[in-house]
Amino acid sequence: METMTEAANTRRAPEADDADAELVARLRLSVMRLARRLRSQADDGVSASQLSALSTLNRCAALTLGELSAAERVKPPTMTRIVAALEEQGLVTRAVDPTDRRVARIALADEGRRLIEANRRRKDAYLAARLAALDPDDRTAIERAVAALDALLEGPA
Amino acid sequence: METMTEAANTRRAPEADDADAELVARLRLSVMRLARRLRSQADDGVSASQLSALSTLNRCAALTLGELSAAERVKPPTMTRIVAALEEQGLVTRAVDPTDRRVARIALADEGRRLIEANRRRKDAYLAARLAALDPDDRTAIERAVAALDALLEGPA
DNA sequence: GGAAATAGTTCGCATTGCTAAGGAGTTGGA
DNA sequence: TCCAACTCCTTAGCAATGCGAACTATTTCC
Repeated sequence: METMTEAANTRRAPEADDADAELVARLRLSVMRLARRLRSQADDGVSASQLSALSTLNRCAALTLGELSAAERVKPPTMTRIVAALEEQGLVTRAVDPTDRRVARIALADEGRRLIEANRRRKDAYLAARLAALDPDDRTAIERAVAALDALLEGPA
Repeated sequence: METMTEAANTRRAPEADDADAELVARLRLSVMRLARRLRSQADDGVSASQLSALSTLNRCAALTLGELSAAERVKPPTMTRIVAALEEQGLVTRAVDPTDRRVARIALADEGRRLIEANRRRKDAYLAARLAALDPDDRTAIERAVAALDALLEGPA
């Protein structure tokens, strides 16, 4: 990742800064709205945060609670609660790490894997359908943007 | 990262659905994380929702409370609270519409305009700098994606 | 053995969004 | 004219989500 940030930024023409600010404002608006919608779509008994954690576990196999909270960019107390809810529903399992009994290893339970599968057909259908309905260029842009957004968040707080 | 998903997708082959589901999952993760970060960056005394509303007012001139809540995709009670907070800080003004005294016309106050300006330099600097540091292609992708995300949310609930 | 560090947890708080119910103003028809 | 239905907004109460501070349990280091 280029760290010539300031240089590039200050060298920009004045209207480029405005464009940046404008883009940031619109990005915030869109992201916040989409996040709201995603959060409000908890139909299965799993909330958006819970589902997000499940997805991450699905991608990354077993993680410690700390790793999971880092991956989701959430503080440990928050992840503790999310995992507790998931465990209560039998969607994940917890195991004390034998080599270091402080750490909790979280893994996707079969039930959780099943729920993710089901979600791919039910809940996400709404967004997936809309995604599919988009201009292919827009869709590609979103695909790329997802990676770009991740890069955006890569750094410090 | 370049999978040939778009071709497969327009055809809606079986594995395209999986790709959609995967994209949706990653989109959700990224969006939720970014939203969290945005929300946590309330340094001025204005929260992310409040700032978002201000930005919208800045773009759209005076709006009724209902229009504003529709624009932000938020229910009226929520917008009532946001506007109340903004008004208390002197960032927006409310006026009863003379032709229909039920409606509240919300407008950006000078103070609010000033805050948005200040924000372009201070608070958004973090995101703007990161945006500027991105690969130009990624940056373009984000620009396009913002529009695409809006389209995504255009429709019904 | 005991101090310091690390991983999670518990607790209390703030924010944010919603639904349900109510108040004020407007409109359309008997 | 008058009142019932509608619209716009507000109030009140609830639930989800995230955080920091303080605590426990465990490990590490001297």
